[in-house]
Formats: sequence, C-alpha cells, structure tokens
Amino acid sequence: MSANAKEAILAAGRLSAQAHGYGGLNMRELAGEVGIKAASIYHHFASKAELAAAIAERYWQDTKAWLDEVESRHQDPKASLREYPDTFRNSLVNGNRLCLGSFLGAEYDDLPEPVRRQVQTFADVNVAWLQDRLIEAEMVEKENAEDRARAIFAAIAGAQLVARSRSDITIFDAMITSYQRAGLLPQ
Amino acid sequence: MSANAKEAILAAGRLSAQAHGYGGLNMRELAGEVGIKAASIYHHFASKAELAAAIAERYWQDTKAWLDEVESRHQDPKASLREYPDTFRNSLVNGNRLCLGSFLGAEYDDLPEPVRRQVQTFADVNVAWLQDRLIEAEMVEKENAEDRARAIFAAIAGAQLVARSRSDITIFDAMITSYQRAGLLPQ
DNA sequence: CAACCCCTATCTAACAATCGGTAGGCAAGA
DNA sequence: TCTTGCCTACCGATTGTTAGATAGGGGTTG
Repeated sequence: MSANAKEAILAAGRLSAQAHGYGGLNMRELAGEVGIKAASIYHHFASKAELAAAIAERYWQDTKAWLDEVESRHQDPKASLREYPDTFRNSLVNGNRLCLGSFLGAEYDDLPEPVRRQVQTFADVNVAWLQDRLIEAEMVEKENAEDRARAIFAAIAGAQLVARSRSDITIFDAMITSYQRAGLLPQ
Repeated sequence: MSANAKEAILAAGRLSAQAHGYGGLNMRELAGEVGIKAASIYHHFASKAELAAAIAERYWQDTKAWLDEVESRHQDPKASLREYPDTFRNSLVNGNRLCLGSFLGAEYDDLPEPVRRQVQTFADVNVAWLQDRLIEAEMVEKENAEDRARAIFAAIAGAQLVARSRSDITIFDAMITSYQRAGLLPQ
C-alpha cells in the first residue's frame, strides 16, 4: 500500500461521503474498502475532521481542474455552460451519489470548522467559474453575474438532490431542460 | 404532559431533523427538549424510524395546508407563485434550518422505507401544487408543467441549501430574484 | 560485507462515549 | 383494578480514537 494508501483513503472517502455525508462516514468501513484497518488511517490523517477536510479540499481541486479543462475545450462560453451540469449528472450515474458540497452543505451546522472552509471554497470555485462564463457569453449584466451564477449552481445542485431521492436520472435531465427553456441556462 | 407529549415530540423532532437530519436525530436529546426521558418516547412511537416517518408525514401535511391557504388567499396564481419561496425562507430565518425534504433527500440511501415514502409524498405535494399554479397562470404548456414545477421546487430547495451554508438570508433572496429575472419564476 | 538502528506503515487490542432500544416498576385517574 | 404515561436502569452495538507491538526497508557504522 505505502504512499498509495493515502490516495486510496481519499478516493474511497470521497465516494462514501458523497453517499452518506460526514456523519455517515465510517472509519472502519472506509478502512475496509481500502484494505487496511481503521487504526491505520490515523497514520495518514490526524482525525476524522482532518480527513474530511482533506477529502473536501481534494474535491474542489478536482472540480476546478475539470472546469478549467471544460473551458479550455470550448471557445464558445455557452458551450461550456451547457456542459456544466454533467459533473452532477455523472455523480448520479455513478452510484446515485450526491455532490459532496450539497451533502456537507446540509450537514453544515454539525461540521468541524476545517471542513466548513473547504465546503465554502467549493461553492466559491463553482460560482466564480459560472460567473466568468456568464460574462463572456454576455448573458447577464456584470453587476448581476455573481447572483445569477450562484442561482445556477444552486438550481443544479437542487435538481440533483431531487432526482437522487427518486433514483431517476431522467428527471434530472428533464429539470435541466426546464432550466434551459425557462432561460436560466443557455439552450 | 399526556396527549400533548406526542405533539411536542413531533414538533421538537421536526426542528431537530431540519437541523441535523435523520442520522443526527437523537432520542435522548429530543426527549430533553420536550422535558421527558428518552424511554418515554417509545410509549408514543415504536421506533426511531416510525417517529421520523410521523414527523415527515406531519411535515408534508402542514406544507399542504399552508399551500392551500396561500392559493385560497390569492385569485392570481402568479401571486401564489411569488409567495411560494417564503416557507423555505422562513426555515432559514428560524434557526438557519433546512427544508426537511431536502435533508432527508440527501440521506435518502440510509433512510428506512417508511420515511422514504413520506419524503416522496412531500415532493409530490409541492410539485403538484406548483404544476396547478403554472397551468392556471398559463406560464407553460400543459405537457411541460410537471417538469417545470419540479424544476422550480428543486431550484428553491437548492437556493436554501446554498444560502444555509453561508448562514446568509440575503443571498437566498438574491437567488430568488435571479430566478425571477431569468424567467423561471414570475416577476 | 555484516551488524546495527530507525523510520514507515501497518497491525491487534482495547477504551470511553454514545447510540437505539428494552424490561420492569411506579403513580394517578377512570 | 386496569390502563395510561412516565420513570430508572440497563443492554448490546457502534463509534472515534489511542497505546503498544510488529514487520520490513534503507542508511549508517564497524
């Protein structure tokens, strides 16, 4: 295992947290998925709180990398915006999982401080990226861009939440289509 | 206490579940808020699962009653739609709490079956009411009304989720305004 | 080259706290 | 006297976390 163990813990922990949240994240179960014992996790992470913070930090870093890759792949900002819901969709396809930011957002009151900071950063990363694309696409006036970006972020996260509790991806797609028809997202 | 105890348990349980979810709902703590001992709860509810199901059932019943009252207060369906986000807003004002449907929706995988049913009913109640108002207001074609209704429900739940993790009601209001400007909600 | 040591990564075993839930008793009103 | 509503006391399971041991690899030293 060695240095790979830490990465394996982060990867499995992310999947577990997306399915069960911070409260449902279980050290023994997580260790079992990685193939080690629970005590061994403490060799890599000082506590459950710090583990969760590391998971959340890695999560927004991966998200940011993916968003930047999407942006660089299109010259049309509207094309980037059309692709934006795909991460959320993929989480549903991949084990009916939730966006980590949404789950931890729900549990926010019971979250340790270091985890809270990473959750906020995740939201900031998404909103900033959306804001830039909205301005490039000239879809809103500059002074409304941030609010509109946050509204889009919230709407898609909400669609994922609702679709998940039906375990039905088709209603996620239907909601995205509705957002497009209504004018919240570009068609 | 007597017959009032059951009602008090339901009321306190709802508030606790809106703040900490099903997993965070604690029998001892809940009993303490009501002024009884944890064991006494089992005189009124057979298990935590049945208690949570009763809380969720009461929740959608109260929601439905409020929605019907809103509808009867306005003759203009758009006026009803404008008032719709207020329940979600009030939960934030009242202790930064989440819609119970959203919290339980996040925890859906770990929910006992009877609770799941009530969560779905809550979503159905909201979507059905929104669908009726949208049709009355002639805001969408009939075949798209349900999808649009669910999209609005999801968007507002998402806005509440995002606003909660900032403990900031003003950004909730800003997102609702954005939805109106974009055309998702009537202005 | 061999003996030594130490660091890394993991283990077993256990602790203390907390959880949902149960058994059985007690008091009061019908 | 029987039912209702609550209690005390406890059980077993699970949780995050810690202490201490062990195995192996790499570097230093004789």
